Amino acid sequence: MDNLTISKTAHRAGVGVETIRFYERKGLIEQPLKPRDGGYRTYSNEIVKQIRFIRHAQELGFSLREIEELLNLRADPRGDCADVRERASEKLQEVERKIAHLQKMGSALNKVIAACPSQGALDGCSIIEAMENPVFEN
Amino acid sequence: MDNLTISKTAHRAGVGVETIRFYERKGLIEQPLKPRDGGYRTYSNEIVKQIRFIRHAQELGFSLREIEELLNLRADPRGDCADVRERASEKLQEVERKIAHLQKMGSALNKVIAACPSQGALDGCSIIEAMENPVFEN
DNA sequence: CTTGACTGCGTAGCATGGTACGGAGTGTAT
DNA sequence: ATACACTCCGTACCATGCTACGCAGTCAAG
Repeated sequence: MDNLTISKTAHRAGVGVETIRFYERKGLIEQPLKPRDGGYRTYSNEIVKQIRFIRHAQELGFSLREIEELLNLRADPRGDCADVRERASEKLQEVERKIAHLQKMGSALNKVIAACPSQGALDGCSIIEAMENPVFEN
Repeated sequence: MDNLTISKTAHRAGVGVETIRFYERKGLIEQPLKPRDGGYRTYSNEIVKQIRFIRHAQELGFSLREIEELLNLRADPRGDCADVRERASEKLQEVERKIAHLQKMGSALNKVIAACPSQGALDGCSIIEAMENPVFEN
């Protein structure tokens, strides 16, 4: 269970081999040493867990750079829960800002679609017209 | 009003010079011919409008690739308004999918934040724990 | 007529998150 | 023992939207 090749590790973690190498290059996971007697590197189940951590954090909206910091916190015995919580709160705010932005886009789109005659030549197309003028009234 | 240098054009359109060159390279706007008697290219006010169109369409969520298609429709005398409307509707759906996705992330974040003791060592941190396990229950 | 600002052009770099490739070495099954 | 699969490693490439750089040519003001 603990002497995995990279492809078995990848399979267990649900990613591709190249993704693991990419995370190693990025410093998100540590590359196991090569055995001194030659041969292939062996991966532990800890690495599998760490890769899963990365993917779950991504699903929460964290970037790889941010995840690297989370991993450092996680690995730090003096790490404090409040630190992690703060990052999660900031991320939540960021997510909410993105939602608000998309909602603005959505309602602007709705508006131009509603005003569209839906057929005919373009010279009277309200959507084209709208894009010729500022989209958000300021 | 119609013999603009590239920097005046950029200023009027509210973008940088390099952005204009970038749009030219991408084929979003046509690069004016160089005068046969040498000197600088001159830009028309039409180009300024076109650049504004690009920026407004971006604000509606369209990518440059999609904007290129919109510009082609707009320039096509046989272009039909219904085409444009369809693209806007698709974009609206895409925006809505993104919102839904972000909302999922937001509520997952909310959940882990709420469960967090907010202080103390990490070994009991519910946020870290959450990321060690699948984020969205399937 | 010189100085300084701007243009033109090709090319390279940034951030993000991977994916792909080529060639040499290694491991394993038959 | 030989074929085939896999590893290792560096490097290059994908999309997206710009931004920057260097060097030569050009233009306008003083």
